Amino acid sequence: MATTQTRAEATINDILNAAEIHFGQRNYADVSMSDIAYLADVTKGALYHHFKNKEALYVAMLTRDLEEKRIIFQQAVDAPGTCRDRLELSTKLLFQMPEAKRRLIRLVRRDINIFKGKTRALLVKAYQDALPQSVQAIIQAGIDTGEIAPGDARLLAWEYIALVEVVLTDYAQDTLGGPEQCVQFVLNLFLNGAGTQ
Amino acid sequence: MATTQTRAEATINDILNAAEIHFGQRNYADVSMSDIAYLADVTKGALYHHFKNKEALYVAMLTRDLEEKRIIFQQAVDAPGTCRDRLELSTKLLFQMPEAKRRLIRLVRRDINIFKGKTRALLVKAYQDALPQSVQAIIQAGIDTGEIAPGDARLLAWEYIALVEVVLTDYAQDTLGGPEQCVQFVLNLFLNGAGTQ
DNA sequence: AAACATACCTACTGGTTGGTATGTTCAAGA
DNA sequence: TCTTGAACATACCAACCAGTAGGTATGTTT
Repeated sequence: MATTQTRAEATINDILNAAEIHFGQRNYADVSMSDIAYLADVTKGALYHHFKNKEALYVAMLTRDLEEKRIIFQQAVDAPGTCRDRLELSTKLLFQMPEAKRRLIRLVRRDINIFKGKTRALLVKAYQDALPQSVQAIIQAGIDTGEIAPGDARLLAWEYIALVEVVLTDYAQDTLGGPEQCVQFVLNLFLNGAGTQ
Repeated sequence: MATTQTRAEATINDILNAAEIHFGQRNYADVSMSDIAYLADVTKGALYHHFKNKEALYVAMLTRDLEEKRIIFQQAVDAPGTCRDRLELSTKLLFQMPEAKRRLIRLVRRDINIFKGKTRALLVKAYQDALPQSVQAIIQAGIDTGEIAPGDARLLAWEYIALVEVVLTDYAQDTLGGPEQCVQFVLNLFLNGAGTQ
C-alpha cells in the first residue's frame, strides 16, 4: 500500500506544485486545468482522478500552502522577547521564503470574490489562521504588556500585514535594500509612525 | 449633430457604468461582455460598436474613473494646512465616495496581472496619477517642513494607501465606527505608530 | 427627398475550457 | 501467475464567450 500511495502522492504533489505556480501568477479564471496538467506533466484525466473539479484543486492547493505557513509563523507566536522582537521574527520568516511562496500570501485577498459560501469561508479562515492570527496574538500580547497602545488587535494586525505586503511587493522588484532593512522599515513605521517625534 | 452625439454618449455612459459595476465586483475574466450589455440595456452589437474589444472597454472604464478621482484628490494637494490636515482631507474624500466608486480603488492592484505592455503601463500610470501621486506630494511636503521624518516619500505614500485600504475594507462591512473615526485611526497610526510613546 | 452616416440589432462562428466516458497500465495480494 | 482495483491516458462533448457579418433604424446633410 505504501508504494501505491507513494506514487499517487507524488502525482498529487506535482499537481499541487504546478497549481501553486499558475494560480500565484494569474487569476483563477485565466488558469486552465490543461495549463496545470501540462506543467505537472500529467494528463487531464489524472488531474480529474485526484481532484473533483477546478475549485477543489484550488482549495487543496491553497489549504496546503496556508497550513505550511501557519506552522512556520507559529514560531514567532511561541518565541520569547518583546512584541517588537516577535514581530521582527515573524516578518523575517516572510522575507526568507522563496518568491513563489511569498507571492501566494496575497492570493486570498486577490481571489476572495471568486468563491461563495462554505468554500470562501474555509479559505478565509485558513488564511487568518496562517498569518493574521499569529500577528494578532503578538500584538495583543504587546497591548497587554503596554508596549502597544490599547486598541483593536485584529485591525492592527491587518494593518501591519498591509504594511508588510507593500514592502514585500517593492522588495520583489528589487527597488529596495536587503531584507533586513525592509523588516526594520516596517517595524519602525508600525510602532513609531512616520511623523517626527 | 449634437442630438446624435448625445444619444451615443448616453449609451456609452450606460455601458461604462455597467462595466464599473461588474468589473468592480468580479474578476476581469469572470465578467462577460454579455453581462455588461445586459446591465447597460443594450445589445452586444451596440457594445462592440462603441468599444473595439473587451480590453478597450476595461481601459475606458477605468481611465474615466481614475481621471475623476485624480481631479477630486487634487483638492487635497492644493489645500492649505499641515501635512496631517491635508492627508485628513484626502482620506475623507475617499470615505465620502459611494461604495461602488470606492471599490474601484483596489481594481488596479487586483487586476494588475491581466494586461501586459502598454495597456498595463497606461493603467498603472492612471492609478498613480489619481491617488499615490497626490499622497506622495502631500507627504513630500511634510518631509520638507519637518512634519514627517526623512525617507522615501513614494514608499510612504504606498504604505499610507495600504493602511487606508484596510480600514476601507472593514468600513464597507460595517464592522467599524463612522468615517470620521476611521480617518482619525489611520492618521494616528501612520503619523504616531501603534506603539506607546 | 435623395444620399449618406451613425447607431444599433440579430444571428452566427471559431475557439477555448471544464468536465466526462472509456480504454489502458501498473502494482499488490492470493 | 492470475486477479483486481487503483492510477493513469486518450478522445471527446457540451457550454460558454469574444468577436463578426450583415441587416435595419434613426438621424443629418445637401
